[in-house]
Amino acid sequence: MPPFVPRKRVSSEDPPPAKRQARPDNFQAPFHLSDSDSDSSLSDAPEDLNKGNATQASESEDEEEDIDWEDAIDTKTTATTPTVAAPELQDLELTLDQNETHVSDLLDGKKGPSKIERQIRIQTHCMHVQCLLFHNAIRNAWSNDSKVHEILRKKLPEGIRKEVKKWRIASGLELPEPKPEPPKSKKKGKKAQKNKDWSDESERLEPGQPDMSRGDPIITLIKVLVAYWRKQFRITAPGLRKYGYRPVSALESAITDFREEEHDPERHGERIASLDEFRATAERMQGSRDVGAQLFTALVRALGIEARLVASLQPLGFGWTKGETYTPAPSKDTENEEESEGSEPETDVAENKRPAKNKRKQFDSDLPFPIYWTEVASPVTNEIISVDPLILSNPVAPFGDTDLQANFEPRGAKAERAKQVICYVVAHSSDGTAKEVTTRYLRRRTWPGKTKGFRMPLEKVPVGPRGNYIAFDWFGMVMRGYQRARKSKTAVDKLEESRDLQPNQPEKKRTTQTADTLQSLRTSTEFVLERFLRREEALRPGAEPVRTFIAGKGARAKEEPVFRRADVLKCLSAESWHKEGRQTKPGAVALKRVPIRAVTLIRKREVDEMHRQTGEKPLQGLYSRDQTEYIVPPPIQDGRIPKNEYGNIDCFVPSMVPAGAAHVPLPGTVRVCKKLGIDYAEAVTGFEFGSKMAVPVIQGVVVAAENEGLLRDAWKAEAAEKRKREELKAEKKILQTWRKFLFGLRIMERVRDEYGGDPDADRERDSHNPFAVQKKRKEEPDDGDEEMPDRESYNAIDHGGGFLLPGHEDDDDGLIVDHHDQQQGYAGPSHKDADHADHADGTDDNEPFESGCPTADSHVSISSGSGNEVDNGKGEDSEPEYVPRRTRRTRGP
DNA sequence: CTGTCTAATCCAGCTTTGGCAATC
DNA sequence: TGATTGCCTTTGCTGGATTAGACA
Repeated sequence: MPPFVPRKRVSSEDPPPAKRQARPDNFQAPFHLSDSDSDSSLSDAPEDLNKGNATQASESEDEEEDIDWEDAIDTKTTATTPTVAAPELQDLELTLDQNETHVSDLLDGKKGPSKIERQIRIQTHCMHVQCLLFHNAIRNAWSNDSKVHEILRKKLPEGIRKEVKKWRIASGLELPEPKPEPPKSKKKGKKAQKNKDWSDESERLEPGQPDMSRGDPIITLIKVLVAYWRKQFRITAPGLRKYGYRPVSALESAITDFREEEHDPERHGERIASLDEFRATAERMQGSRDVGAQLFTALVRALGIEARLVASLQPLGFGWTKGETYTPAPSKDTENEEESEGSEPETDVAENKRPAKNKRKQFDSDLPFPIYWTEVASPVTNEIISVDPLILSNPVAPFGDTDLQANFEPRGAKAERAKQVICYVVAHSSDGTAKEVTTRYLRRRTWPGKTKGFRMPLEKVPVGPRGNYIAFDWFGMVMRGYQRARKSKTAVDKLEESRDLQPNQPEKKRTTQTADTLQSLRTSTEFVLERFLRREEALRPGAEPVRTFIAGKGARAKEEPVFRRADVLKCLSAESWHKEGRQTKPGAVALKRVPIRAVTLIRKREVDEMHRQTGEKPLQGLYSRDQTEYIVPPPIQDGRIPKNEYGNIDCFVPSMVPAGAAHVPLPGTVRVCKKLGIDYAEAVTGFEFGSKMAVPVIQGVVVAAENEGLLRDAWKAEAAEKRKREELKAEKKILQTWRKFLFGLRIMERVRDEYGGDPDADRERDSHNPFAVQKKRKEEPDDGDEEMPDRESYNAIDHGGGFLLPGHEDDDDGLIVDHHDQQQGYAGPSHKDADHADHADGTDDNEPFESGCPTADSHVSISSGSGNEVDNGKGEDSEPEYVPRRTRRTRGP
């Protein structure tokens, strides 16, 4: 069962397109990043985004990504969204009242969330994720702003500038200056000096080479920058965080408060409304820890280093865990959580109004992990280095260092309390594109890891006839709007995608060696406990347990034998075997006895009666395949077909047709047999269930083999005759319709003659006369041409004389329907069963799949797909696909 | 942190031979 | 008048899979 379905899809619908990787060359990044655009304010940004989207939308076909983030902005587009328009997604009418049931109420009442509540959370989650993505894209664009860069660059003290220079030289990005500089490391200085002594040729080459003797020089620089940033940047506002779902009343008051009160960062969150304000925060070097990370990214970019703004989204979830339940943000003195709990955050605002003395760790000090950080790409190695400028004690995680990278993954009780999660980690590049980098930060890079329960899981979308699924990745689809085109992938992309972003396969636990647990045994494919056997499973007689397992502890400990899965047999009731053409061998003892499942009224009554008499639930035996054998009916004698108590013969599989008999699965054969006076029995090929009844499905008859040819010939003759009758009838009907039409026209003509009026005026009037308009429309198939068909020239059969006759399109005899996938599977004799091929050799073709149309030569072109086209086109001799008939019980003659 | 147990939901699959009225 | 056809309804229960949460 796919537990979380983001958007219901009709199963018949095509799976989401997997393409849309390649983007045209003129792809527009979601927004402008050019320096010239640096004056744009926030209000411009969405516009730019929408522009970008419009381009995308026109580029992509009508694909699912319409539900990208733009839907969150422009509701008009939703109408065109195919997924949203899926039939199952109807408007939900929600009545939310103040005393709305809250999560805790649900849990107290021991009632899980309903399907609709789940859907609401899923939709909320999806929307929130997209909003956050969009928000981050904007912040990323701001972090790319040249004025911000300038501000940050100007603030750099001399020491840092020198470090930058040192790095540039060490990375081979810049030639060392001829004279050794004092702040340079001795080594570099020496090297530079040395170079002077070298030949001209080597002098040119060597300085351009990076010096990797101490690892990537950029790491040193980053560490310096982080130290600088931690010293300089002051956290003066709360950042983003996950609060959980609030009761509607609380939500309402929070929204009202947000709208009507003067903006207070501590109550309403930090607000940076425009790029100008962002520049101001850069100038002041203060803001939330999130903005700190964004500005740090800007700083790194300002130094000419490729840097990505990474965001670990903290969206509202879709589950019902504690993590999704609203708890107010703890007050700044984190210790007093109780105090602030239940009260609105505003209560503790006043006392903390003034800037605190301890500069950092004041806001969000309960959040042990960053949600924004920076990924720096080394220009030398193309490796990505993760940098957290403010929070973590190990701020720099080099490429490939799984342990240090996993430090970014929220875990532990503190993170849980603060509702910090990892589900989607997205890195925004300076060119406006973004990519998902969650894998890098997962412990052991193993999915789903801690994302489980917080990230939309892959949705199984059925494809093909049955049992085939493809995985639909909702987030992947959302990210397609941000991703860099495949062909513009950089060396950095390629390197990380082949290494850091390659997920590890979760190692499979070998149950053979590790100690048994109830769970491991339950899921094991190798071993099984007797209590885990399914209803229709039984142990092979004489199966020996391979070991014992002790379940429970102490006094409740219980020893249970562990069996091999290989010793488990699939069992069926005698009736079920019968349906497969098998019967229990004489003397077979049921391997298992299970309660009877009665479906039909009659069986139910029987079971109830037995239950009343014995006081126990009646059981039925289940047998394994080994305990059964093919039902081999005795050969027929003297052309007489044996019949069961209902007067028909069971033909669930070909082998059930007795030797010397043949199954003719054609409709109406009963009448033909009667006419011919040959013995027959209606063939029951399966059952249909409905209205507490099992109704046999009858497909033709079983007759003696020697009568088969006779029957088929007679049937064909009869079918031809029937077809002819129908054609005549159709012709008659068509003529009648024409006649009526002609009369109508004549009447109209006469009315016009008698009551006058020129035709143009009539037409004028008609345009206001709905009846006339309607009539005109009806005439349109004839092009409104007044010319009457010639009685001789029109061909009633080919064109229906211009009229569609009732029954024309649903003519059973004419329509070829593919019934290959029908429940019964067996639609006629075949040579499938090698054991009993001799029983089936009375027929040499697969009648049910023959195509062709007895009535119409022109309008049916649907082929059965059987490939048997012997009679195709002739019409006269073809046998139609047999539509099995549900029938009532008919006592034998 | 892992495992066990319980409760709940959802879904797939098993189920095995009517009755009455209208029409031919 | 008897035979044939059409319509009714679209089961309904059970067990398995899965999830979540409490608790050890």
